[in-house]
Amino acid sequence: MKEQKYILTEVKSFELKDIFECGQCFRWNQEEDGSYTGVFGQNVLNVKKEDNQIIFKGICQGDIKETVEKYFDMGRDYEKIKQQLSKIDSYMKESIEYGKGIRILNQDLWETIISFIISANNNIPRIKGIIERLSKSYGKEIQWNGKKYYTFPTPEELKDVTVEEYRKLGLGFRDIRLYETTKMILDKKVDLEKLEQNPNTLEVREQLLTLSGVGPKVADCILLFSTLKRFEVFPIDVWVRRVMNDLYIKNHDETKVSKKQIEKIATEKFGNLAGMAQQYLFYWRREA
DNA sequence: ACCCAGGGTCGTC
DNA sequence: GACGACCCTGGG
Repeated sequence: MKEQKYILTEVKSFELKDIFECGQCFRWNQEEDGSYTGVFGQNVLNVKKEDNQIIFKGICQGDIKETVEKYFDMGRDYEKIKQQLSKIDSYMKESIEYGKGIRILNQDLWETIISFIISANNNIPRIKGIIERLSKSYGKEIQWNGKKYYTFPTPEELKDVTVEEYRKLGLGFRDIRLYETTKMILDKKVDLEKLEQNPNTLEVREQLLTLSGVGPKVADCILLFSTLKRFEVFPIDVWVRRVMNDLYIKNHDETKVSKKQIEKIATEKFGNLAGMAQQYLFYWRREA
């Protein structure tokens, strides 16, 4: 396929580091010139920011403009979201100033499910390594600029992979979870197309929770970071627990506070933007 | 060498 | 609901 190019000018709320390193995705890597290259769907894209221009180029299955607008969530007014959240308190204001360029990507539902199953009790370098090996082993090769890239494997491409093979890729105890979840999705025990159509967040969440390896935290990440795009959920992990404890609960023994209590505070304070608030707080606490 | 933590989930009590 | 176990890797 041929290389395509697309340029956006004067975009607000768009910082490469904030987008790709806020923890929502695992397949974007920084290049020596500061740009980022990543694989999503059947596309390989490089994104570079120069002055007030954002330059996208790479191999795209369809039209690059449409692909970029959709994936980078260009239809949403992040300035407005930030304005609303900033009004809540000084903590939100500060965390938003830190992560002002965050956008929530429209990532493929299946890929997001598998990626966040892998993320359980794991660290980011290892998660990225596992996903790369998984893609290299079972995905399709795409060549660009003399380099080889690999698409994330489809459910069909993982159909005959054994638990042992997963273990060899370094998945650890998540091997069975991946195996079972892939099977459930192939058998339509959980129908991803129907999930995409269902407007009822609680119903979708319940469906996701039936998948092996998907608990409350992973389910909320899938709801927030995939094309499902539910901003009202509030994924609670160790970092968010920490930051909520420090800022809003002021409890020194972080393990004692229940999830319910944190959820209650999040809903009361952030409402239907809880997911965005979570991202700013998470990123701020982890990086700063 | 040893311990601990990492974007948790699952089975058991 | 609370607890421990779980694969593996890097850092102290």
